[in-house]
Amino acid sequence: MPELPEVEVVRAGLEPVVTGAVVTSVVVREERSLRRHGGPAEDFAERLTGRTMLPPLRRGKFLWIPLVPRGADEHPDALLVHLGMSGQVLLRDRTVEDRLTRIRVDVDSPGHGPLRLAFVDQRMFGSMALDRLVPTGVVGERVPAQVAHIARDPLDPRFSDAAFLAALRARRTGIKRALLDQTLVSGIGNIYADEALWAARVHYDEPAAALGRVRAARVLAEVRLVLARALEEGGTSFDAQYVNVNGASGYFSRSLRVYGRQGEPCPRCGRPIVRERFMNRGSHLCPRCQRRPSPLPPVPLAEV
DNA sequence: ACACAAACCTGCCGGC
DNA sequence: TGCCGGCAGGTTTGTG
Repeated sequence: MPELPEVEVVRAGLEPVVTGAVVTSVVVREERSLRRHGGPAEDFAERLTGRTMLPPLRRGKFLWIPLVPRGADEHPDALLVHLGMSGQVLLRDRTVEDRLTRIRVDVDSPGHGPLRLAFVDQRMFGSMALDRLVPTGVVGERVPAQVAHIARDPLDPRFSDAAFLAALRARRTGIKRALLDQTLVSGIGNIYADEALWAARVHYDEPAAALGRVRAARVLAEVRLVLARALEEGGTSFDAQYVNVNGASGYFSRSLRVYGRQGEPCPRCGRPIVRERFMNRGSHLCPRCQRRPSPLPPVPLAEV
């Protein structure tokens, strides 16, 4: 369940259950699901067993559970999770078993007793890892080392609109590329990029720097709006692949305006939505509301 | 800086 | 029925 709202649904679902929970046993059934872990499965299991979990945190599509350090001088670390395209974190009774469970982390939860945190991942693009926490520059704030290069997301209170808009103006690339660049702004994936651009009436290939302040701000506002609305609806689920920690689907697919709706009328003007190939994936847009930008004029020779 | 392709994977769907 | 190409919400890495 990949984009920000879906990952946040998982984080929020884990919080009341795993906070204060103690890891009693770890079973790695698929070593490839530890791609992000810097070491063998035995290392992962040994270092995680016996640890106590702190409230889960998230940045963009990365989720992590900080762990209480074993000793005062030990480097703080966290159980890092990225869901990739098809990953799930499910809270289950320990008796439940299925073949797509790649990693099992059994915990004793202070409020919920013995439980299993199951990392389920059909395609194995996601992974877990133990990662050390590094300072961000904000006093008292740390993130996993693998998250250090990821920008804050638009729902982060410390996200700077002004800095993001300035960075957009400096970008010599199209707006959708910029929105999907997790080092510029995180949490946005293919669905919500298409939805926000439709809402802002901006074509995906419009040069980011040429948007102008008003339209750029509009894009950011629509991004924030669609992420927040999707979160309220429990995220976007097209099938049983994208679910919360209890295995339940979100309802935002009903609210999608363009994603996956090629051929259907634009909710605003009635023209059929089209799907185009862009960045090796589908881009959905209304060809009337989102006009393709005219090519940039050639740079005069005198300026070269 | 930026664009692009490939790599990492499984499963489903439509067409033949 | 079976096979095959195309499709899927992500990130990283290497090349140009």
